[in-house]
Amino acid sequence: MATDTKDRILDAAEQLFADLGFSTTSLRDITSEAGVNLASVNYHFGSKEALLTAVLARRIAPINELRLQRLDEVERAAGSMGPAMEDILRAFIAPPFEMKAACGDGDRKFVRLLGRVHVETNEEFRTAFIDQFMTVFSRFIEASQRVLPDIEPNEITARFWFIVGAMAHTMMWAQTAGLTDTARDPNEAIESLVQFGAAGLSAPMLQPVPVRSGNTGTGR
Amino acid sequence: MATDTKDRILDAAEQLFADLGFSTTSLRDITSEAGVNLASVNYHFGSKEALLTAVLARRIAPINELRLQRLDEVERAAGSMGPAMEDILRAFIAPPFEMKAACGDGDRKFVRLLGRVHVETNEEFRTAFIDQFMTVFSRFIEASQRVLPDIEPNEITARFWFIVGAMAHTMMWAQTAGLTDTARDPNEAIESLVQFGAAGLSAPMLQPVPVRSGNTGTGR
DNA sequence: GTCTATATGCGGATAGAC
DNA sequence: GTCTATCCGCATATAGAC
Repeated sequence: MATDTKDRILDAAEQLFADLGFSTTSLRDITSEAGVNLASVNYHFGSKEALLTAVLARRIAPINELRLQRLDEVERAAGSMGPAMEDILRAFIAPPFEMKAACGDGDRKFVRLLGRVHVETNEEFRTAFIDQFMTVFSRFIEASQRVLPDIEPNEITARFWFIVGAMAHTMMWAQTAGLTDTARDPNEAIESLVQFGAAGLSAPMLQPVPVRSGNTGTGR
Repeated sequence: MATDTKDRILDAAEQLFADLGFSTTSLRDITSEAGVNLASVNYHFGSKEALLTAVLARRIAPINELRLQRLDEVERAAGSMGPAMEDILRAFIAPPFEMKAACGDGDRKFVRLLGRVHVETNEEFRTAFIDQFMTVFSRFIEASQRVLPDIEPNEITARFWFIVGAMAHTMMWAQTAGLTDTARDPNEAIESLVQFGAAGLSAPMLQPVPVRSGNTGTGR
């Protein structure tokens, strides 16, 4: 547990935002959980929204840096023949799941907050978060396009977006009892996502088929 | 536009909950949008939470019924040789996207609310929603297991959960400019998800590999 | 059924003593 | 830097006239 006030607030806010969401969590919740005075939040951070930004910034920058660094490694190691789609995906997916190991004592609660952020549409979250995410996202789209030249670029973007959704959903619900295997090894979750995503991204393009019940036009 | 108070409230609440989220939207927002009196919400529904339940109930039951009905059709049409995975998935994915057509004048805003509900962890949402969803979910897992006997049951569940996440994410962001192709034909989105999901679900099982940067153990 | 007026509480934020 | 006390607005919900 952190010892100084600022970190105690950050830790408590991270946990509560992850569990309850941003607007549902009050500053009083946070300060009582952290064992600090109510006024200290505004003293140290200025506002509730600024606190959220600080909570996110503490974790997100390292994650995105790690993603880009791993992507570089993967591409360099593969040389001219190009990397495997699985390795590109692993560079994208693994870092947030590895937060705990990567950040020392980083609370794994943050993983759920990250899942939540991927899904919140509030203006506050967007400005604090989406911009830098899109930079990383674009880099991975480019890398995927080189590996999958037969898939239309728009389709790759759509499919990669599906993977982001699957990842966010997994992080959101990973610790909810009764819905998923809570005791599951994080590495297994990563590998499942990687295999699933690589197969989905590589699926051959089809001619559009009419969408109606009972349709069997896709064949198999 | 609905003419009587109760429906006007439901429509406005549906739209605002979808755009802003449940806790962020006030009853004042809803009544002023609906052009009705503030007190009428409590008169007709009893509380804000009960209003949310009513908003969800109006759409969810038909969607889940349609899903199960289509799954039955697909399995019956396929006979003893079993249906294609794509057709099972389409039975699951298409109904929420088709809300507008299926419910007459149903507001397509609900699709975003549905995406949000899949992701909200609040107690209110869960009790109102998760239970009946899990029933449908289980039915589709069973059908998938019959089609994919080589994939471990736990893995099928995990992968189908990925698809739910991809679907929810897509619905959430479908109308957000700048992130996805907003003008995209819903049928195309459905087909992309179906092809992506079928390929991902069918991916062969691999031996676990150590997860580290630069890992190329997946081969290709 | 619909309105006005209001009860009651919690929210974020701040002033000012220490 | 930390605390107490408080401002002030907005939230849900309800009482009671019409």
